[in-house]
Amino acid sequence: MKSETLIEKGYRNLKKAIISGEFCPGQSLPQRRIAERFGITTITAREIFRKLEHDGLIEIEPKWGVKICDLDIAELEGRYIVREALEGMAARIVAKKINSQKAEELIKLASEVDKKFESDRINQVNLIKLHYDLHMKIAIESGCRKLVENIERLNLQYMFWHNTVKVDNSWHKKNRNWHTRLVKSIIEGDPDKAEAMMRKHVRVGFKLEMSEFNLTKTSSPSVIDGKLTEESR
Amino acid sequence: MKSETLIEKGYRNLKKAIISGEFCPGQSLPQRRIAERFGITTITAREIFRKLEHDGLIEIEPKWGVKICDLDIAELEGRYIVREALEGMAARIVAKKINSQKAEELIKLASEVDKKFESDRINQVNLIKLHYDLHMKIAIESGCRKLVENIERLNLQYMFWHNTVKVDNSWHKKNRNWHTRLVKSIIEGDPDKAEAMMRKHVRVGFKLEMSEFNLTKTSSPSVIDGKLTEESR
DNA sequence: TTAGTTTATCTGGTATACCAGATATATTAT
DNA sequence: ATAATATATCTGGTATACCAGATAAACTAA
Repeated sequence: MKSETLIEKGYRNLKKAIISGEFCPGQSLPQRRIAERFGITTITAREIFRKLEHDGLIEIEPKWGVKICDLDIAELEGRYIVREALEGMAARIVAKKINSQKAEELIKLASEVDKKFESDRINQVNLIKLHYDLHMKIAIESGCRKLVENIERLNLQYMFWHNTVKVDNSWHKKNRNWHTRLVKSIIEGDPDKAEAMMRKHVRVGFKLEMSEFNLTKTSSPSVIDGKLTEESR
Repeated sequence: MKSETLIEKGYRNLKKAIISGEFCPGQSLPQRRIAERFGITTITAREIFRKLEHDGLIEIEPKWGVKICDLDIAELEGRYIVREALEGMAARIVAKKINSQKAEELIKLASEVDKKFESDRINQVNLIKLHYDLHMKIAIESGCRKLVENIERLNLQYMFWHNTVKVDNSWHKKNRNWHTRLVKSIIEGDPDKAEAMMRKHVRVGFKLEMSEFNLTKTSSPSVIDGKLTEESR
């Protein structure tokens, strides 16, 4: 049981705060302010920033500072393209090595997700977490650590984006049992089909999110340019 | 013309040193020693380490220190799987938007690579650089920044690995005009075929490297466990 | 009043110093 | 000689302090 370093602890906390949507996209994160808030010093904050940059949640510009990622359409699409490639590959690998027990676990999780999407329009947090769990379980079953790491990053970025920009997921209702169908195609054991299905899943998700995005983005801009001028708390 | 920060400069230099094979896989990089060598302080060295960790060239273990990545077969295969997925996706996108001018540039570069592989068995550095340029040009033509970033990282990791573990590329002779054929399949404009070809290119490359790896790895182990005990310079 | 200039106050970047833990070395007791 | 203990010396982690540049505020001169 080794003690956690200040960097790791602060990283956990700030990461959670960012993903949960506490900061606006584009918002500036002065190192002294962050240090003060978490009871650490600037040097510790700087190392935390480096880790969050790796996660694709903030951007560090030398001689300028740190700001929460503010994704334009092109950037967001780029991340979805990477996600499509990697999650597709994960689905392919899982399809090749699936067994009946894992298949059952996946089906169970997928049906939970689909059920939540139909019933629960209030508690978005639980739903998003469950959806994240499903995608991560598929990734993990691939057995490829690098795939898991990358896919986790991309899904956390999605959660962050979802918590800062969008709020509505009603378009899911048009795709009943979407995730169950996805998982079924994986556990059938045909790698090509599994990969194609996962790719489609990611791609269609992006397009639907986009149409949603265009609506909410214009009605309530949450972007702040330049440095923060007033207190954030 | 803005001045470069010490972190950026040191990052460039240390990155180049690592990729060029100056350090052994598994070798420890004490922050004070690195700081002394580059004429910086430990705090600057630590930030450089964070960036190199992001590049997949070193590993930072809290409370322990930094060491050059020492990839076992499973880890190496994982990176190749990611590379296969991403470069395959890049080839797909390029195939969809290729024009005659870009096609000509790609063919020219590919033929240079193939020619080098046949003729030049002395100057490996130039060859590897040219091979890197080809893969990067394909990635860049995809127009997707995230793909470019990830593919660049993976190819630099490959160069690092190549410069530290392997030395011989003679197996390329068995695949005459390999890269030219790859590029041709891309510029034909069939996305499915382009992606399949690029995937095969990466996958076969990995397997051939592996058989080579097994030979050289056993005959000359270059791994150092634990901390560095004697001077490195 | 307004334009120009100085001054105060932010920001990130970085050197110094010190702490705590781990490891190796020396020393002492048996 | 060997085992146990103490000590010196590594290591990474982190707080403090200060510098330089950029920006904003205030003041002065027209």
